[in-house]
Amino acid sequence: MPFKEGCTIYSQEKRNDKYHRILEAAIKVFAEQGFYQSTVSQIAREAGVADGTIYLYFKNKDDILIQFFQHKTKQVFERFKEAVSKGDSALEKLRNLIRLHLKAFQDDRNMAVVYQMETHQINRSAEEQIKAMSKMYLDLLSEIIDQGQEEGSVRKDLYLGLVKRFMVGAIDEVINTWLHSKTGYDLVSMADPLVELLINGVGTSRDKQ
Amino acid sequence: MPFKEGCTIYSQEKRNDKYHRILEAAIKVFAEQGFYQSTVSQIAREAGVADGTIYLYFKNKDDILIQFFQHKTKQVFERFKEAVSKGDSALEKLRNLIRLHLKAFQDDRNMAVVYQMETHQINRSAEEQIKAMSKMYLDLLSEIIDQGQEEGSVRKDLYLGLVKRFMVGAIDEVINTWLHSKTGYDLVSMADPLVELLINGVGTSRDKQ
Amino acid sequence: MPFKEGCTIYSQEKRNDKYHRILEAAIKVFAEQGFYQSTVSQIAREAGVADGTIYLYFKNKDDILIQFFQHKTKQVFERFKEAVSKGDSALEKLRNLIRLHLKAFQDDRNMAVVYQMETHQINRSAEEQIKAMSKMYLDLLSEIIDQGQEEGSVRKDLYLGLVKRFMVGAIDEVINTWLHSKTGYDLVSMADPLVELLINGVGTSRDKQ
Amino acid sequence: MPFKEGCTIYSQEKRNDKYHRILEAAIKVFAEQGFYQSTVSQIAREAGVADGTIYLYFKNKDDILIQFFQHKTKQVFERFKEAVSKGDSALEKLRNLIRLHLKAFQDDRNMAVVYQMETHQINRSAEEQIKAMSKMYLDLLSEIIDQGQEEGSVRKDLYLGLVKRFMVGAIDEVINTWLHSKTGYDLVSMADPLVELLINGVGTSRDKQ
DNA sequence: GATGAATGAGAATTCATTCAT
DNA sequence: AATGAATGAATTCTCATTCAT
Repeated sequence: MPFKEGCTIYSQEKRNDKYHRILEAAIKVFAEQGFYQSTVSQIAREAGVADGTIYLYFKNKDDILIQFFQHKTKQVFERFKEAVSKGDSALEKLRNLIRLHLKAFQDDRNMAVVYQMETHQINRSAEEQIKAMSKMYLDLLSEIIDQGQEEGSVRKDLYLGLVKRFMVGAIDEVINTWLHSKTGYDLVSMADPLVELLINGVGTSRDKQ
Repeated sequence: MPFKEGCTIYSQEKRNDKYHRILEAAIKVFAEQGFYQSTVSQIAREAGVADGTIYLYFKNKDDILIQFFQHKTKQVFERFKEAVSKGDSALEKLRNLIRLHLKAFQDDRNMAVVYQMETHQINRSAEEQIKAMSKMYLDLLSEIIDQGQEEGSVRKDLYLGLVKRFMVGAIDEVINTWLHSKTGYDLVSMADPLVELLINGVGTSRDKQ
Repeated sequence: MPFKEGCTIYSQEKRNDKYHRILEAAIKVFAEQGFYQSTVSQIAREAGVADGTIYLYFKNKDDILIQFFQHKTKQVFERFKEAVSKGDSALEKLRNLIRLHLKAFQDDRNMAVVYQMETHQINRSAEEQIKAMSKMYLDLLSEIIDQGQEEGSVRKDLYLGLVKRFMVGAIDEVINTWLHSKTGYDLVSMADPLVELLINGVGTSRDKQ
Repeated sequence: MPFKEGCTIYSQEKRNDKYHRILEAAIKVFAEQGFYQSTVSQIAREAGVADGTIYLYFKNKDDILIQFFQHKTKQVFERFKEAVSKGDSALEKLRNLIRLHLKAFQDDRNMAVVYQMETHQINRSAEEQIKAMSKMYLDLLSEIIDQGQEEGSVRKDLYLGLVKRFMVGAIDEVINTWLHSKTGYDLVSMADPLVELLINGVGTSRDKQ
């Protein structure tokens, strides 16, 4: 439609603005109550819009979750990619990844809660998007492990599928514990000790069993 | 109610029977659809009882989940305790624990699904019970790590809270991946490689960073 | 389930009862407000049941209309069939049909209204059922005309499809006018003059144009 | 508004144009989906205007239907009047009327659908307008019958109210059948046989019963 | 005049829970 | 104890209408 450019940008921005306001509100409400216990009305109230407005920006309630993974989470994961690329050694890359991961999740607790909750559901409406995110993360780990093996800093006798899960799980649980704890300790400070554990394990001897 | 030792009289047994039938049916339905998407009617149909009958054995829908953690899961975890006690060294104990954990969850997939789903929720109705289970598991790990440190097989420079999460998370994620995979590979075969990773980490050198 | 027979019959009857109560209530409400302007709540209130109860007997709002044509209307049309079979000559059959038709619709005004309204809609949810009713009626007319032609009381130079429509339309409109009139004149008294018109037309001469 | 004769100034024409575009679009959408299943947005999209624009030309959704009968249908009926006046004998007048009626409805199927649907509703928002149309049509028939009776071509022993309904109904149903048929046969070709039926009836003998 | 984003009342439908039998 | 019909609160979503731009 024949709008002046400045106008278009303006209305685009406004539109964008409301989209994000609703998305953030939804994430907050989901984080507080869980997806199924949250109502569209609560999200609308939190976002300061009418119930019907939600449906101008999202197809339905499920779609909000889908957009969360498709846009918001994706953005964060893109930053993970970047952080990894900035490391030189595999170790550095891993450390960058985990530091940023913990930092990003600490900085946006609502996102963290929703991410952790939904990725552990079955029958997920955002299945596809979650699978994509998961793959992206696992690919980052693959890259790091590969490089580590080339460098000689990572063992070659590893079952890669398992190793990646082992890492993902450890990181996830550290976040999960932080989310469920009352005391708001510093999550990021867990990054280096965690990396160290992933690299060296808990044992004293290198003898393979 | 279902664990009274002397409950051998007829009506008790029958009662017991129906209680378990409903509980198992519920777990199956929850595993297939998730807690909030499951209806009491579906559970009743699966259990072969009337809707109203459910309320003779459970206070409400939430209570079914609570009982799941309070009775069913607890039973399984008691077996974990036993398995740990049967090991001599810390390593053996850890291996026993993880082997049994993976085996128990592989043998009862529905239980596994519900357990994994619900422990990652917030606003959980079974919060208290889950916390108790979690504590029980972490205590087992504490015991193992303590012994390992005494034996000298486990490093002493560890932040215990983190180490336990690191272990729990790794185990959980291995299970989670199995649950989400289409191919029904053997979960138990992951036990030993996983233990090895937990002990030795992925790195080649023992030099602490 | 093991009920005594008397019991089953009783509960069946009660069930049946409520089904019919809701159906009649719905027809009344539809007749007063039209299908789309009627709400399920209004129907429930009229039937003296809770909103949710409707859904124990009908799949959804559309289904009420479908059942109306599938059961209620069908019953009436079966009586038409009977009335026709009781006539000897074609003329008598036609007269029986139209008399009963007008009588049945006069006796159940709500049914008449809903029938007339819905059969003239497009995109009808009860399309299939309406088609079936329509066919049943047209078949009755076919039978009558056939017999009349054999008897020699009905002209042989007729386009049957048109003739049937001509009859149906005339009958329908007589009913329609009665429905829209304020004065509650006797609809049945229109039957014989209408039959006479259908047979003889409005013209004075038999000369074909 | 759309019928001011001198409305040739630019803005008037443009206005006129948009009014008709919306009206035609609405009729199309109503014909496809029925009045209550059509949304204002659909009409706007079909007309190529914004939702809000509709309300510059019509008071509300109901008003579109009212205008349809008040303007569009009326125009067509005026042409019926004209056609009738061009006939000499009653028979010719009737034939002219029915020929044009079928032709006009065949030429504008959407109009035909909406007309047939809405005239058979109760609780019609366009009640008043439909009544006026109906009266206009019945008056035409009255005129024809009167003349026919004077000429001697129409029987004098007729209940006029009934005769008119009989005619209207027959015509309506012929149109209705055409509308619901898949095969697009020629509706106009039904005109003469229909007139013949109305005049002579289906019977072989003139003996009054 | 024209737009279309925003509104919010209102509708259909679901489902945990109760309770008369 | 067992049943399952009935309830009605609660939820999602739609859409006619308005109004600031």
